[in-house]
Amino acid sequence: MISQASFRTHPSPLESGLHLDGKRMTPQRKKVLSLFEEIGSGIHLSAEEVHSKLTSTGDKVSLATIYRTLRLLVKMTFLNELDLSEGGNRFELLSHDHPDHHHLICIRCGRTEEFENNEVINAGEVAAKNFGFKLLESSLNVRALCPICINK
Amino acid sequence: MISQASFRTHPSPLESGLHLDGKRMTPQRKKVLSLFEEIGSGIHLSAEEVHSKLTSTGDKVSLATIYRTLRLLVKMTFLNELDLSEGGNRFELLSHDHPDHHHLICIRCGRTEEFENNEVINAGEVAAKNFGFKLLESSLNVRALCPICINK
DNA sequence: AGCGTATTGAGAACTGCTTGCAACTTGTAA
DNA sequence: TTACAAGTTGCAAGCAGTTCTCAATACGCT
Repeated sequence: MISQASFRTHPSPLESGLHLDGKRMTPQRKKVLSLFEEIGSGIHLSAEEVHSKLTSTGDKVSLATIYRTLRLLVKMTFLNELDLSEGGNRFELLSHDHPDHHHLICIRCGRTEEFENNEVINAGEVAAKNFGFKLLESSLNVRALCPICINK
Repeated sequence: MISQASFRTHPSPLESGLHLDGKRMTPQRKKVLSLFEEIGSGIHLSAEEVHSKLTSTGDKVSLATIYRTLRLLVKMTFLNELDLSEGGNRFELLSHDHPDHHHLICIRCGRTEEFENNEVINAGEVAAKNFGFKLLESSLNVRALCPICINK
């Protein structure tokens, strides 16, 4: 039998983060985070999409667990939650080297593009400071029509 | 009997806007818009809040009509729709002298403050142009903790 | 290995919002 | 004025996304 403990593997950031808090590493949690790591940062999935991507590869995870896990991963700052309205929130891998990024959304077909702009980030920081708020996250959502949808 | 037509009142912008499009002026529509005009621009209400404010003063309007009317008023650019997530969208009077404004929201107690920043607006315009999108609206939402909620 | 407790799965429940339809209004044209 | 077509309302049912309940299961500490 191969023992997990026979050679000490580095605990992943997810695992150690969980343990710090009395929480546990589970296959479900690992799978959800891996999925986001595989597709890379900058791509957003809805809870439903995460669920169907995982179950389509034979894994069995319940939708309720997906929701719970997504919430957890957001709180642990592994994921970023976007609310582009129109049918559910979306989640993406939070890459800590990029700062917040912003979204350009076609309200008709849902196509979204990302961009970054330091002045926007800065504006959020200044506003928070002026009102004595502690900034958590800022998101600029630009609602627009993409080239294809303009003529519909 | 006092006749409505005995002296010609100026049709309101709402009324003429409606008529341009074959739509009709109804007491419900008037009440919803008046409510927003009374409380002034910069204050956001959820559909539920609009409903309870109207019904609490004795008026009878169904929630479904509130939703339909809010959507209509947004399309007619009398109102602005904000999606600050966390339990429903909110609406506010759109004052056309202000351009888009941005929101600083306490995610714990819901307190929201507004601010304006032309660079943010500009960033949205530039991004839309770069991707060939037609800009409709941009909104910067800064999620934060207000001074009171920071220590909770 | 054993045990306390966190976590999962399944489905019911909830929330915010939309829709279908019959009854009712509005605006217009006679 | 009146009459009538078309827009609008209210109600209740429906829907999508998300959360909750609780019994069964699995982590991980000792």
